[in-house]
Amino acid sequence: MSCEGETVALLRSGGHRLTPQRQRVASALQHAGGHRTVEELHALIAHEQGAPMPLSTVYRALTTLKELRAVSEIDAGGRSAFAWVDRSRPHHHLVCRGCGTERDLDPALLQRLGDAIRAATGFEAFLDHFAITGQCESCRQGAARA
Amino acid sequence: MSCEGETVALLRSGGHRLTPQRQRVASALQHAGGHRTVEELHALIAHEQGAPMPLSTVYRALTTLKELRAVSEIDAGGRSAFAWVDRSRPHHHLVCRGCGTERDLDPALLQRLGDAIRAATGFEAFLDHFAITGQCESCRQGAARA
DNA sequence: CGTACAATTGCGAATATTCGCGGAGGGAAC
DNA sequence: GTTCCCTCCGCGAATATTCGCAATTGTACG
Ligand SMILES: [Mn+2]
Ligand SMILES: [Mn+2]
Ligand SMILES: [Zn+2]
Ligand SMILES: [Zn+2]
Repeated sequence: MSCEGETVALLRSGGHRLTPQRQRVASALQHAGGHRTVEELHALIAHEQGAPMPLSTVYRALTTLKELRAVSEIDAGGRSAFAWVDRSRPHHHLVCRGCGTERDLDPALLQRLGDAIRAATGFEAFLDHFAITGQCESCRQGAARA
Repeated sequence: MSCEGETVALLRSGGHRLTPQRQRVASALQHAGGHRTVEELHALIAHEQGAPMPLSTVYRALTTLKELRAVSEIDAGGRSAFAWVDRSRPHHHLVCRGCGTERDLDPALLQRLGDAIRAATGFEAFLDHFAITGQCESCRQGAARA
């Protein structure tokens, strides 16, 4: 994956320094894909060759990358996880509180929300990657019967 | 405020036990209003007369009340806070990542999103109380100039 | 290329949150 | 009202996350 350039440009544009720690965290998350916990990223980085990195540095790198919208933090049910943000391809999750099943949500629906918010208030909502909790259809029917 | 009845009914309906700890946490949050941290609720409860309550019990009571949708957890910028949920009067926040200012969002916009999700997927999204981050109009203009 | 300075890291400690376990007590059944 | 069972609580320990500070190191400048 040729993603180093993207990370470099993002950090520079935000006025942040380009450090190997930030690059390694960004690279680990980009290459691992999906939703990753801090622990997972830390382990992935430890398995590489190179200096070990303390957990606190992973946390700090993720905080910086979140500020730049390069990374999103999501709370899908259990604990929080991080994902690399592809702004050109937003995606979102519907998580059922009853059975825990998860399905994706058409990003156009959230884009419409963002457009409505901007039209009504001038505020630009960052809707890159969301997890919306609720009740799936089958759990709802089960609850209605009871 | 006459809110004990509501809490009692909610706990009973969820098949949970009605304990004084849960009632005290619920009452503290209802009477304090707004967004409250665990620490704040713990302090409010400690200032009452009655047995002191360990912090872990406050956490557990809040977890239970969240499952029942009596309480919502929100992450408005800094750390997480809890609020009592009034399902008949949902409200949401727009938080600017640039300047930190916060304004309310017309709940009708999120209700439309919920309707669209239900129509498209059958999933009922719980959209009682959200904090959406982004960039306010003035910060956006400042960033565009730079 | 060498210097200067502020941003960032590593480390350990502080804080925040969750867990495991034995005992207490809510509530259903007589 | 009494009994019994299973959920829940109090406690302390484990885990997760943040913070303070001295040492390091990107980066702008000459
Ligand atoms: Mn995702
Ligand atoms: Mn609110
Ligand atoms: Zn379900
Ligand atoms: Zn702003």
